[in-house]
Amino acid sequence: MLKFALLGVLNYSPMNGYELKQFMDSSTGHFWYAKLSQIYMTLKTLEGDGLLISEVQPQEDRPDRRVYTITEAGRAALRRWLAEPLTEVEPTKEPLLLKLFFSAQIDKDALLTQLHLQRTLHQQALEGMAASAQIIKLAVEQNPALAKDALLWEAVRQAGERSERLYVEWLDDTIKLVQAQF
Amino acid sequence: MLKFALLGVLNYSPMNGYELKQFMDSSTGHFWYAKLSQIYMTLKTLEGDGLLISEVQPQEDRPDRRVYTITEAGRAALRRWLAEPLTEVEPTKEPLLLKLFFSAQIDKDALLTQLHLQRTLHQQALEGMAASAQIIKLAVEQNPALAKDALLWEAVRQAGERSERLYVEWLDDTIKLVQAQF
DNA sequence: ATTATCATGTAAAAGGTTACATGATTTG
DNA sequence: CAAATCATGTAACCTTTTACATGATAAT
Repeated sequence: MLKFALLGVLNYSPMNGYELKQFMDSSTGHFWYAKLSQIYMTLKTLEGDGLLISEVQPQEDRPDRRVYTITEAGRAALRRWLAEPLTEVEPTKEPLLLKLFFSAQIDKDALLTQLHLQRTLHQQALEGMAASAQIIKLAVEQNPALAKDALLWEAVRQAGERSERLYVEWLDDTIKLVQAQF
Repeated sequence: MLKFALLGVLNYSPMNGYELKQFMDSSTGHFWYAKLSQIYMTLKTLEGDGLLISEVQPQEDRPDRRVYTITEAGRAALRRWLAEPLTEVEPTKEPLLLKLFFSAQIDKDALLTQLHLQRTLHQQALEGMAASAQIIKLAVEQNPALAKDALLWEAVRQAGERSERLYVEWLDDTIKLVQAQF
C-alpha cells in the first residue's frame, strides 16, 4: 500500500525520497507512515515497474537529489487502486489495547503510570492535529484548483482529530475505573 | 508482538494453535489479529526459546493436537513486556483514510459508494462489539477470580465499541459533506 | 453434493525495521 | 561543541501474507 501512497503524493508534484518522507510525516502521518529506508526501496521498485521515472539533480556540497516523477502508467495504477472498493473493515493493531488486555498481571501503580503517560501523549497528538487544519486552508487559498482535494484532506484530518479526542476521553474514563475498582 | 499476545492467552490456559486463532479472533480481534500460519510459526519459535512447551495429544479420525503450555520463563517474559511502558503514540495504518486522502481523482458516485459500503461494515462491527459485553460478564460469573482481568477486558472492549461508533458518525458526516460539496 | 469445521504444517514472497556507511552545513 | 538537517543508499533480519498440501466429519 505504501506504493500507492507514494504514487498519490507524486501525482501532485515530483519529489525526492527525503521530501516524500517529510511530506508523509506531516500529512498522512496519523494514518500512514513509512521509514526512509523503506521509501527509498519502494521508489526503486516502482521505477522498475515503470510507474515512476527518476532524474538525478547534481548539487554542490550536498548529495545529489534523485527526483521521481509519476508516469502515465503510474497515474493509471493509482486510479485503478482508488476505484477498488474496500470490502472489509481492515483489522488494526493497537499495542496499548493488547498490553492492557493482559495487564491484570501487573500492579495498580504501574498500570496507572502507563495510562497517564498515554493520556499525555494522545493529548499532544490531539493538539498537533487541530493545528494542521490551518495548513489545509492555506493550501486551498494558494491554489483554488485543490478545493476538492482539500475537502477530503479535511475530512481525513477530522477523523484523526476526533479519534484522538475519543482516545483521551477513554483514557480518562479508564484511569478513573482502574483507580476505583482495580 | 504476536509473541506476547500468544503468551498472554496461554497464561490463562494451555491451547493448540487452532484454538488460539479462534480465541484471538473473538477476543483480541479488533486490536490484534494473526493468520493461522503465522500463529503456528510463532508458537514454534516460542518453544525454541523455551517460553512454551508443547505436548502432542493423539486423536482418532482427526489430526493430533499439539497443545502448548507456558513455562516459567514464558511467564517472566510476559511480565517483563507488560511492565515496559509505551513511550509513544504508536502509528497506525488505515487503508480507508489513505485512499480517501487521494480520492479527489475519482468521481463522486464511486466515492459515495465506497463510503456507504464502509458505513454498513462499521455499523455491523459496532453491533458485534456491543454483543461481546455479555461474554465478558459470563466469564466473571463462572470464575470470580477473573474480576480484575474482566475489568480490563471491558475497558478494552469499550475502546473498540466507542471507536466503531465514532467511525459510523464520521462516515455519516463525511457522506453528507461529499454529497453537498464535492 | 458442497461447504464449514477441525487440525497441522511448509515454502516462497512481500512488507517492514534496524543497523551500517558517509559527510557537509546549519542551528543551538 | 553537539545536535539537527539534508541526502542517499545497502544488508541483515524479522514479520506477515499467500499459496500449497492433506484429509476426515458434520451440517446444509
